Amino acid sequence: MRRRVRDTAGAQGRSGAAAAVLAWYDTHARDLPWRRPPDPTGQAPLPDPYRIWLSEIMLQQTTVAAVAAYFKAFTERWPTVEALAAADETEVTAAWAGLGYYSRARNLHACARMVANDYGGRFPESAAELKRLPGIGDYTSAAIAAIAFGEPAPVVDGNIERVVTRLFRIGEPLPGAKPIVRAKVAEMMPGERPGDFAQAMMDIGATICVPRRPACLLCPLRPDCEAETAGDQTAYPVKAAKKAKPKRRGAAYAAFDRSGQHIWLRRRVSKGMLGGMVEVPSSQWSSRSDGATGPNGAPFAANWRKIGEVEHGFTHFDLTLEVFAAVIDETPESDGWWAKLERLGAEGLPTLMRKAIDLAIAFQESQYRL
DNA sequence: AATGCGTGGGT
DNA sequence: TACCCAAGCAT
Repeated sequence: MRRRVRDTAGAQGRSGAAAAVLAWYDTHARDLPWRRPPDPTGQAPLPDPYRIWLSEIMLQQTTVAAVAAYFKAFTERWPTVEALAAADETEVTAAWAGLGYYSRARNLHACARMVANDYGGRFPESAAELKRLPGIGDYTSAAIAAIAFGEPAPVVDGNIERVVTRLFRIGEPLPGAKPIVRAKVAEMMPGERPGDFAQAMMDIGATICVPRRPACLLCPLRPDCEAETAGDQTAYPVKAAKKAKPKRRGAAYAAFDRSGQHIWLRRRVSKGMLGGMVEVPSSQWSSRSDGATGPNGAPFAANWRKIGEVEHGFTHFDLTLEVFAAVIDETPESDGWWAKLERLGAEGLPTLMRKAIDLAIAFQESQYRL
C-alpha cells in the first residue's frame, strides 16, 4: 500500500485525504492528450484554457477512448478559439458527427463565438462566469476554472459522485444527493493544486473506484473510506430506478442518381433528435412499435423499394428504421443536395444515418453486380 | 424535478 | 441478451 503523505498535509491543505490523493496522482495520473503532467510543486504554468474547455465539452457523457481522435482532429483543424469561432456551424457539426449529443456541437460553436466576440478571445476565468456560456454547466464550469485557472472550485462528475458517496457512505439517491457530494468535495479541497486534485479524483473513479469490482487495495483513500470499512462499496452510489426504453419505428429513403455515385441528403431541423445534422430523408419516428411506415412518408415520389431495416439504440428509446431505396432520374424538388458516395465521410453523418446509408449502398452495389 | 438528448464498450 | 455506464447540459 502506498504511504500516506501526512507530513505534507499541512502545506497542501486541510485534508490528509487530499494530500494522499495528490501524492497518488503524482505517480499514477493518466497521460491524456489534453493534459499537463501532474505538478507536485503547484508552480508550473497552467494549460491552455481552449484545449481544456474543448476536451471537457467532448467528455460530457462520453468516454476518453471515443474523445481522443476527435480532440486531435479539432485541435489540428482549429488550434484556437478564434479559429473555431471563424468556422461555419455546419463544419463544426460535421466534424462532431459520430460523437453524439449534438447540441454540444452547436453550443461549442456558439460559445467559441461568444468568447471570440464578447471576451476578446480569452475565456472568463471564474466558474461563475464560465457557467453563463452555452454548453457549460455546474461540472464543466468548475472543471475549467480549477484546471485552467487554478480556482478551488468543487468539481463533481460521475466519477467523483461514485468516489465520494462510497467514501462517506452517502445513501441518498442521486441526483438529489449532488449538493451533499459537492459540499464534501469542497471540504476535502486542498489549499493548492485544485486542478490536479479534481483530475486525481476523476482518475481514481475511472481506474480504481470503478462501478463494479473496485480495486480498493490500490486506493489512496482506502484508510478513509467508510464503505470499504463496511464492505458495501458497490451499494453506492444509490440511483433512482430507470424507466423502460420504449420502441419506435421510422423510415429512411435513400435516393441514388442514375450513375449510382450520388445519394440525396438533407439537413434536419436544429432542435430535437440529431438536431442540425445531415440525414437521408426520413419520416417521423412513430412511438408505435407496430406497423410499417411504408413509402408514404417519403419526401418525394419514386419507385421506393424496401431493402431492409437498421436497429439503433438511443438513450431513451430503441429505433427500428425501415430503409427504402430508389434510383431517380431528376433532382428532386425538395430541400437537399446530391452527395458523392466517395466523400460521405465529409458530410458528417450521425451513426444512425451512416448505418442506413451503408445498408442502402450495399444493396445498390449488389444490384449492379447482377 | 424530470425529461430529452448519441454512441460505443463492457459484462 | 440486455442491460449498465461514460469528465452533463438545457429546459
